[in-house]
Amino acid sequence: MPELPEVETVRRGVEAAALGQVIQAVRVKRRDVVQGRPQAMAGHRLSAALRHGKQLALVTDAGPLACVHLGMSGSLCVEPASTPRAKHTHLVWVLANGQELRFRDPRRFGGVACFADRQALHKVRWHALGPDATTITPADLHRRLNATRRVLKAALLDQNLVAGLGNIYVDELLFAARLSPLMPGCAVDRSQAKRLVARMRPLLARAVKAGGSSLRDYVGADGASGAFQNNHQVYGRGGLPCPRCGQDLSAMAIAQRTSVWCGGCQSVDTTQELGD
DNA sequence: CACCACCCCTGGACGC
DNA sequence: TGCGTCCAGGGGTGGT
Repeated sequence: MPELPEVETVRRGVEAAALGQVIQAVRVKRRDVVQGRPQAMAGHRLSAALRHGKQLALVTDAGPLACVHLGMSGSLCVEPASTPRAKHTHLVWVLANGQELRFRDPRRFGGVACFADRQALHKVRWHALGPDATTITPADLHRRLNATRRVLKAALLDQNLVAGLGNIYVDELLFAARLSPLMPGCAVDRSQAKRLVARMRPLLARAVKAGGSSLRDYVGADGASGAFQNNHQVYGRGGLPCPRCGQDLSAMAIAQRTSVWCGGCQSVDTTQELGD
């Protein structure tokens, strides 16, 4: 389940393995996961791999680019052209060095959208996204949360409010910041917003450093698994003891997502006295 | 306008 | 071992 750290891991992998390569050809295996004309990238050099939130843009020096959504089960791999293509490989960029950049997505929740240039990408696709979770400021997060009455969990999952967080990292973040997923966004005060940002940055940085969280089928561009799932404090641990206070962790669906938190140390009462 | 439920899809886990 | 069932969830859409 690629969230920001997983997408960043993939971005770095693509950058290391394919940046500077000329795209000889583009092969579309499944038309319905692709918007626009990826063939426009053929003949051009891959000049940048950009990320905003969970979205990845593969940009050529001539302008044409592909914006990749990994969705739930999507992956990008750079492999020798001689390696048999894995099942559910929907789009292939054939590189001049004998390698192929391959987009695979069994569940097809992801997809690839192609644009003529970065301006079109921003205008059509990235303009509505909130600030990236790695760079959002406490003041901006506070302002954005205060504009919604939705519960905090739902607000933080909204990519238009802040881009990059998914179910795993929202639960981990709320645990680290000792905030209840059920409190209204508009009830988050300035110091709590500051604490969210202060916890979010190192959380995401540590996850990127570990290569992301590998659950089920997520892998980086080099095919390697991440290791951050071993550092999850609450995600997937409903009913088990809280690593901080030992109380059984609560689990219930919030905003259609399984949510796990500690009712003991993630409440308004316990956060009052933290003061950071 | 804000928000929420539903739906898309496949593979892995689990029970029998 | 094999088969059926359930569950995971990002993000778009349509309904309230």
